[in-house]
Amino acid sequence: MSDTITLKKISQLLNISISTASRALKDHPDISDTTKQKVKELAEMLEYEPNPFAIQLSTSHSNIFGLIVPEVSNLFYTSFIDAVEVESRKVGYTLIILKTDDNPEIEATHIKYCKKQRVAGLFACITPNASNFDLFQGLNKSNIPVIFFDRVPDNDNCNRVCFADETAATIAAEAILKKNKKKVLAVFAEPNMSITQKRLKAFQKVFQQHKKAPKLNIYHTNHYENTKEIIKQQLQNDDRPDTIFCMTDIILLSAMKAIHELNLSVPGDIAVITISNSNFFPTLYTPEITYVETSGYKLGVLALSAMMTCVKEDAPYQELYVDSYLVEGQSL
Amino acid sequence: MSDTITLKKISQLLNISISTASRALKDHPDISDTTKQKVKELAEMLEYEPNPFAIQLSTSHSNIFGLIVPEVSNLFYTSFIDAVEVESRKVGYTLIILKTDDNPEIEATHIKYCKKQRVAGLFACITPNASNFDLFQGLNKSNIPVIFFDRVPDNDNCNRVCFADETAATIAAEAILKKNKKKVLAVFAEPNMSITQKRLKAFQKVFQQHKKAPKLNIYHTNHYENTKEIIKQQLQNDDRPDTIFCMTDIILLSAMKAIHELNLSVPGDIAVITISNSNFFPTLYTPEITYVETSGYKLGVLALSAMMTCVKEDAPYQELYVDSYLVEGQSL
DNA sequence: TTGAAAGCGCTAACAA
DNA sequence: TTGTTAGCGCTTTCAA
Repeated sequence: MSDTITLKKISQLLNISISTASRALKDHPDISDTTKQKVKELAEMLEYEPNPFAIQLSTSHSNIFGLIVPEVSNLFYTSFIDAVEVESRKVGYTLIILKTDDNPEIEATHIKYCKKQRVAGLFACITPNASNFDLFQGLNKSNIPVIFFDRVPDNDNCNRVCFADETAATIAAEAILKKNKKKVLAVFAEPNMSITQKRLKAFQKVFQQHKKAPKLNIYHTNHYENTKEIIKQQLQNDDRPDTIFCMTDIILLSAMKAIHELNLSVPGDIAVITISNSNFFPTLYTPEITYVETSGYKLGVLALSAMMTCVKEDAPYQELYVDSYLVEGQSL
Repeated sequence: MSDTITLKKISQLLNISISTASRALKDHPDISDTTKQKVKELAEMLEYEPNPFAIQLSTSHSNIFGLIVPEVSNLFYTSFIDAVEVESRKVGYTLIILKTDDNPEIEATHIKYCKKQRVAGLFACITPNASNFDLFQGLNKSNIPVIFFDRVPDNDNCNRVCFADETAATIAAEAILKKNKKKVLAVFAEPNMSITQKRLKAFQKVFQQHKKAPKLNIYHTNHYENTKEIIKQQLQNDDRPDTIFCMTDIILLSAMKAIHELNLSVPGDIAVITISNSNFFPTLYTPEITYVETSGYKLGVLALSAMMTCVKEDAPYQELYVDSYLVEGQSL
């Protein structure tokens, strides 16, 4: 392309060397002010844009972050992506987004891909049956920092940002206790995920420490349809629960569908509380659902700041938490 | 990095020249099968990964597409992104996703950024008050093809993929007519958007051409809360509609909220039909909502295929459409 | 304060 | 069938 402006062209026009031009453009102290001025002016005029590939090749340092995520059609992940994207651009990085569909094989492909692309860093939410921790660790060896978010490995030697899951579950449990309920149905996600375990444990603990705690029924679920049916069944018992706790938005959707199909009223027949990643789903219903918010956006901001410390210096492994808080609807 | 495997290293180990190694790896016909084998085996063993920056620098051809989108926390755009991402990877490209928040200034920044990054092509959904068409055209001059999607310029000299909006509205209207309804409330989005105008026109046309068409009330809306209130008011009339048509998912959500708050049953008290970008929202309710699907995913697939023809050859400007179809729930 | 030159890892025209 | 060479656009060390 004869129409691309390069350092070479600029230096020829100005009758100086390429390296001088290069230095001038980045305010190198060695260069005289007059030269700097000349170069900068011409560059401006010609709309010079440094070729990022050349920079990356010679510095062997890219300005691309990888982001591995289970899905992109999910408000939680999109708000996380949103945050990371915005914050990354602020510091001059761009994002490549890879989606796993929770398939460990696809995840493995993505990890390799990021390595191949020499990304400057990687954000990852691992698949539930993650067999790829070694691959992730391999990146660390290539000097590619990895920040795990949301679903993180159960392992100490890695960077993790997640919700204070104990807190979210604790807040929800305490909110329920305050209302003097008799029988609670608590629906959690897959039992083998660490997030589930933490939330479950914290939730149970609150109930155990309370003297007159309501009766507690716990269910685990992993499939949308299945969830609705389980809940429906529970709600049809003679001895049916008066309160339902949902660990996630998706579970909430199933629960509400079950409730509607049985024509139960909220909170009269059944009270509802959920942990949610945004106000979107809880406010979809009438009355609006009481929820503990765990914001994907905040998590994203935190993840990026963790990444930047990794990129800048040789930091020890970090474990960071985002707090959550109760938002009251009229469903409890 | 002494631990990065390069062509140079491979060739040294094998005592051949770099170019021979390079050719062997890409099955160049000039190279003997024995050499090819040797090189490939060693490359495999060493887990050689070609450096993409070097390739891009020497071929001056990147494998990155840019994607400019109003927001990422929106199921329509995410399913579009989803499709483009998956399809792109299949053909060896990656995506950089840029979000405008419908702000023309941010859009301008993004366009420049894509140019600077030398993307191989750009997908763009323009901001409503787009003043940046010239900037987009500038990319064409740099040999960067642009595919506009969803919200596209009113201009002939550009590539466009969008929905056959007339069709979607027509299908919905015809579905309503079939059911012999008496009074229809049709809720459309902002009247100044071209998509609204097209859908409205098509919708009305069907009603006008039908002899015994139901009475038709049309409303425009642009704010969530506002929408719910308008609908609620309509549904409380003595002469209340027996059918409600929603132009978008967001309108559907408001409508359903209104219906629930008034304790009306679907379709007994009020029948519901919507145009929707995915099955997500229509299936959230019981009974499931009948909808005309305009799939973001399909649009993405189409956009990528349009892009690939642009990338491969000097194609004339294309204008492509995705069809829509009726998905029957039990709400009509 | 500036320039020359080597090198990042790869491609491709040309030579052998 | 293979090797040599120049070059992509930039950074950076060393020398002037």
